[in-house]
This record gives sequence, C-alpha cells and structure tokens, in this order.
Amino acid sequence: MKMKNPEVAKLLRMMAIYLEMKGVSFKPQAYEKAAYSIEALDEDIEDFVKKKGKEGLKNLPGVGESIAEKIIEYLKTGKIKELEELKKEVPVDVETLTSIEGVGPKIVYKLYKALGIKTIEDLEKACLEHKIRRLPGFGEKSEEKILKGIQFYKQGGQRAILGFIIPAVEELVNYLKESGLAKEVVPAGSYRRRKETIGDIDILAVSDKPEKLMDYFVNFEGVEHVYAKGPTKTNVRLKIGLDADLRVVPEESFGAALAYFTGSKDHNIQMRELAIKKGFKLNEYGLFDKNEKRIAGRTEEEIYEKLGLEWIPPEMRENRGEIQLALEHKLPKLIEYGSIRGDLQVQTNWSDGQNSIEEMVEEAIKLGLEYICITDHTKSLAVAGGLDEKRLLKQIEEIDKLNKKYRGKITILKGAEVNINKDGSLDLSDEVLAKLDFVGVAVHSHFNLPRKEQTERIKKALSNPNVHCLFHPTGRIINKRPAYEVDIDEIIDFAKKNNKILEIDAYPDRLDLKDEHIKKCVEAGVKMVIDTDAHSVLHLQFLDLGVAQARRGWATRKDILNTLPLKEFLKYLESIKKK
DNA sequence: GCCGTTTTCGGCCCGACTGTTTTCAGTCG
Repeated sequence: MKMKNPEVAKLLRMMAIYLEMKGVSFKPQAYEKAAYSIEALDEDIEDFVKKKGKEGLKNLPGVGESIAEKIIEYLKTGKIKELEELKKEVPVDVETLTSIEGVGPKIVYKLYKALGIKTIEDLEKACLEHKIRRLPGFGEKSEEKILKGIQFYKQGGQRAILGFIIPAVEELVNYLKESGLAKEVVPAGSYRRRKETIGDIDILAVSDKPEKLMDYFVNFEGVEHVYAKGPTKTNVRLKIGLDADLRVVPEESFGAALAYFTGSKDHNIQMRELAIKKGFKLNEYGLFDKNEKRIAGRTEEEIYEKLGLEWIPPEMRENRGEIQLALEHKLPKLIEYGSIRGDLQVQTNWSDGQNSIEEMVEEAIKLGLEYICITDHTKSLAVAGGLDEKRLLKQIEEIDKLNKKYRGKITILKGAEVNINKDGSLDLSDEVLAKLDFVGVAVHSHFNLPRKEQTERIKKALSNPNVHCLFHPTGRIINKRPAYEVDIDEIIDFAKKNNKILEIDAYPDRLDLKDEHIKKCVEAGVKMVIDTDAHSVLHLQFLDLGVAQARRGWATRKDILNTLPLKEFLKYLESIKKK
C-alpha cells in the first residue's frame, strides 16, 4: 500500500492549473494551498481520512468543504469528476506543457485553441514550423523562447543535491565578490535554508552599480543562457544544469530582500499576511507603515522584531508552525553547526571504504573530533567485503593498538554496521556484538518487503539488546532510490519504548532521517545521532550537513547524542543497555 | 474555494521582467 498524498496533491495542482487557464480568480491559489497542505501532511492521507473524516480534512489549512469532498471522492473512486470534465474540455498534457519554462496555463490554452497543441512534441513541431509566431500575442521571440524551454525540459532537470552543489555555489559567490562591484554577496533560497535538494541558486547582492554587476554576472564562464536581465533581477541557466538568480538591492533593503529571497515562498506569504494584519506592508524592499514609510529593512532581525517575532533560523522557514512559535517567543534553540563531537558511522578498507582506519582517524583529528566509531559492514553484505566474526575480532585488536597510539588525541570506538537478515535476525553473533562500543543495524537487502513485514523485521533487529542504533532508517537515496516501505511512526514509537537511537545520515544523497521524521523524533523524545557514513577521508567533512538536516527537523543539542563528550556518550549507551 | 484579534461577506502577497503592444497580460519566484 502506497501513500497517496503526492497523487492527491498533484490532482489538486491540476485543478489549479485548469482553473487558472479559464481565468478563474482566486480559486487556483486556493487549490495550490490545499495541495501544499496535503503534501506537508506527514500522515497517510487514507489513514487520516479513515480516522478523522471530512471534518479532519477541513481542519487542514487551505482545505474547506469543497476540496475535502473532492479528496474523499478521489480516495473512493480514483477520480475527481470535476477535474475529469475539465480534462475533457481541454484534453492536453498540462502537467508537462506548463513545466516548460515560460509556458503557463494561459498559453497552453491559447495554443490548444489555435493549433490543437496537446503535447510537448506537438509544441516543438509547431515551433519548428514557425506556426507560433503567427498567432496574435506571440512573435518571433516568444517562439524561440518556447523552443529553448523545450530543450531545457528535455535535458531533464532533477533538483541538485545540496551537499554536492556547495562548491559550485561558492565558486559563483566568490566570482561575484571578486568583481569589487558588490558590498554584499550572499546565497539565499533553499540553499540558505539547507534543504536537501536545491531547485536553483538564488544569490542576493548589495551594489550601487547594479547594471555593471549584472553585466559581470552574465559573463560568468559557467553561464549557458540568459533568460532575463534587468538592473535588479537577472536569471540565467548554468552549464551545470541549474538556473541561477541574482537580485540586487540597495543597502537599506538588504535584510528585507534576504528574508524575501530566502523563502520559503509559503513562509513569505505568511509573513506578509502577518504584516498586513499589523497594518504594515512587507516586500523585498522593507517593512512599510500606512504612510509608505520604511520602518525596517536593513537587517532581517529588525524585520522580525518589528513584526513581533523572534528571528527564525532559515532552516525552519517552511511554514510548519514556526511563525506561531516565534510570535510566542517559544522557538526551540536549534543544535549549532560544529557541535558534533564524534562521527559514529565510518567505513574503512576493512570493508568497502577507500581508506585505512588510521587515515580516517588522522582526518578526524584534523577536523577536531573527539571520537570516531569504525563501523564496517558485516559478512552477509558480500559485495562490500563485510566482516565476519573472526575479522571483526581482529579489527577490535587493531583498534586497541591504535587507541594507544592516539591517546590524548582522539578515541576510536569499535562498532559495526550490522546487516539485518530477511527475518529480522542479525548476521553476527551476539557474543561478538557484545564486545563492541556502538552497534548500528541496517537494511541492505530485501528492500521490497511489504510495509508491515519490513517494519516488523526492523523492530526485531532493534530489539537485540546489543543493538544501539538503526542506521539509515528508511533506506532512501535521493534521486536514485526511494525509501523502502516502512511505518516510520511505528519505528519511532518502538525506539521510544525501547531506548533505541535513530540515525541522521549526513551523507549528501542520504540525509535519512528526513526533516519531518526528525521533527517527529524530537516530539516523541527519541534520541538521534548524526554521522557521515564516510567511505573516504573526503566524506568526513559532511557532518554539518547532518546538523543542517537536524536543524530543519527542529532538533536541539539534547536530541542529538553525539554532541555529548565521549564519557557521557558512553555512559548513555551503558544506561540504555541496562533498561 | 477559503477564511476571520477589522469580516460568516469581501477580501485574498507582491514585485520584476519579457514580449507584444502603446498600457498590459503572462509567467515566475
């Protein structure tokens, strides 16, 4: 059984597009808002409706009588009648067509009416035959723009993974700084919010020579195409396949622009509505009173303050209740960057890692870590050269030796990433596991078990008294592999009752737990650890990406166990074993 | 279609850029 939340959200968005197409006012935004709500709902929509019914749906923000009924209709019949009728009226692939840059619902409608265009292939053909430029309201340029948009669409635009894109963003930011044309250059957008994937790169600058700065920007060697260029806003396509936006504002607007440009869009809308309620107007140039007088704008802090809010860390700005908490001055004090004292999942060349234990340890010392836990794979993961009991015992000896060598510099903990067998048993004996300081278990096979069986399997593995932690709890790999079917709420509940730890894997394409799972753990009081899952010395630097993920899940220092000094961390592990 | 510390009716976030028109509609974020 698969969660239907994304499907429902998609259908609501389709409703929005069709209504927009017909020129209906306000309803499209209403459907968009409801779609977002359903997407953000961290419970299976079907379970939710079974439990709480229509009234429950209507309690969701943006969902009222009419949309609630449509959702129920879809869950019952697999269809929304009104949407089916709209589709019949304009039978085109709106989803694909509107995902072409520069093509929206209105244009799709015009193209269908005038030329019968239904698909992206139809549209491409019409462009090549120069049929578009002859339509009223269109011209040569718009035809070329659409054609270009089709090419970009075909190149495919997956969202970039934050951890992998950081160097490219830094390069661009440094390039702009080196121009000497800007007083400030800062990345904003989802990059600043530290979202796990980035749709485009948003950069904000303060400059009194905006035209020159924009000229300089479009001359960046990584720029492939310029979509739009003006004195305050320029939008380009980069060769790496991502779009980049540069906004330039005067100094007195920097804070307002930073807040606006950081988003999220939904957070911004809530902020603006709050401003209106207080008799102000908020835009990217500042916070203004009734007489259009700017009362804040130079810094983000003064904007939040004038609105009666605590300053909200960018990672929390997703409109998940943070504005309400900030109004009450009850924001959690998020875990800080650099506060992880020990890496707890590290592979070496004893299994599938690139480097020796010593090399990993040396690097960890350079990074200032207090401890590092070696967790090579275990025997049933043959492709990774997993360790059997004999070799693990040998590794333990080796680590004992190294600990003598590195005394006073770092402590090496003995661990393992133990494979969970199909039936929930582990692939190493309890006798050997008992000798380890920190034991994580993980699913590395049979990803396709039914949800219930998978959940039971993991619970059984966790119930082994030698096991401390569940590694990559949902098994997803961003842009590559979806999570396996597992009831994460049940796992969290089980972890709470049995004092088990869940991992936040900081590796850029894992980041598993996801932010909303972390938030659930925080709420349930389940402890987590952050580690890198490093397979090379180069990976050890990813710890702060895990911290970013934790911050997005509203975690504080006390929620993350390896912020503890070594002694206290080990004491904690001892204490949960006894329970 | 949704929503309410101005409202159960009358509002709904706000501005930049483009292209095709001569004042603006469409798209985007």
